[in-house]
Amino acid sequence: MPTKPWSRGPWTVGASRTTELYRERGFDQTTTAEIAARAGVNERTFFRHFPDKREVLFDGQAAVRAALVEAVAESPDGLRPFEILLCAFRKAGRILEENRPFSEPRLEVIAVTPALRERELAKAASLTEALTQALRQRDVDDRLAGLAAQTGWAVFHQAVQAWIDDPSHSLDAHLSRTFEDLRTLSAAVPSTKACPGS
Amino acid sequence: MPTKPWSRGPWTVGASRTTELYRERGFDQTTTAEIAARAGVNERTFFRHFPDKREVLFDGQAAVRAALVEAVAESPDGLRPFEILLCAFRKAGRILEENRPFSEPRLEVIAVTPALRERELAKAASLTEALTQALRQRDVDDRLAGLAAQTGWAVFHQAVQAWIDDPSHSLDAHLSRTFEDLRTLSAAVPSTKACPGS
DNA sequence: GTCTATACACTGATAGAC
DNA sequence: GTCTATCAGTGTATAGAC
Repeated sequence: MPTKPWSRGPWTVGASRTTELYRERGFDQTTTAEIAARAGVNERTFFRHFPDKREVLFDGQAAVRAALVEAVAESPDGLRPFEILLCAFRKAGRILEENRPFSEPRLEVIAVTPALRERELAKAASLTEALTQALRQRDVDDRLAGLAAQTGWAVFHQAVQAWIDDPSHSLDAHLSRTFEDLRTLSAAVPSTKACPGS
Repeated sequence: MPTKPWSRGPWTVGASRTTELYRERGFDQTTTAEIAARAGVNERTFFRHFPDKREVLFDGQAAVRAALVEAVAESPDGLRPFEILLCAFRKAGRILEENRPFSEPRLEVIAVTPALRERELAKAASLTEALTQALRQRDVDDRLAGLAAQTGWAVFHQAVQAWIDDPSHSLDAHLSRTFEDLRTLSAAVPSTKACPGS
């Protein structure tokens, strides 16, 4: 519980109050003046802590990112790329589960606001790049690292969605099943012969 | 060659002139006043045709999107998800190859401009959603459709990157190899046992 | 399609409080 | 030296009347 409302970190007073505002009036209808007013600081001060209106909601992502990269870096030797990633995703999933009460309203606002969805996608892209680098340092082949990070992230994303829709199973269970789905999909290497008009 | 400089479409005069501007001064340093001036229209007129500065560069995407969705819709019965997608990607790839001289400067600006990369990611996300729907209508299982679209898109993206870096092989060849890579990656379903600290 | 406002996100400079 | 407030400004995007 930080004393200064805008000190950085996942769940600061300022950040959660801003989330409230976005949910009340909608992101587009919320002015930076209102944000600053509700947090009790000057408008200019707001921009000293965040580069723009959107970034407030993504402050907490740093923890997830750090957990993922660290997990990859510390994974045991000899594991295959998807095995490394599964461990990392399970670790990150634990953070999500612990902070569900805070995460849910946040995800709700993002889901209905195009500008925030754009930012979320950008964060994800940056994260998969970091994962790619981390995998390379675990001696994963250069060419495979990027593909593994991107498709692995797609699996994670899909699993989280499924977990939100159906919390009766654990996130871990959803993760395992989604990886299994991917194996099924790619088991049959697509043949090019049947394409029409080629 | 449209008569009206701002009529919509992939490679209009206005759009390519705007691309020039972004490359000369950089996206952030280019004002909407300059864009309008170079195209010989009023600033207000610019915003009548495009919702914002970024959208100019993504006007041509509609063609690729349409080609992809159409290819999925018209794919022969009995194909598996990744087979359907490979055919669609090959078709879309042909558009890329044909318009390479126009596409390259465009991709260059996007690559170095965070704001434009965000928009590109948003477009991609919308496209994979469309692919998901199209796959569902080809009787692909609901759960698998989203995963196939997202991971398939990752393969496509990866293959296009490889093709830009190494044009000595065809895009089709890169596509096949990348799908093969994915099969290798997911052949070993990740086991959870070896994760440290769980 | 144009012109004239206008709201609001965001920036730079400067100076004061702790 | 670090954090903050105030002021004045730029540029994107929108709305209304023509």
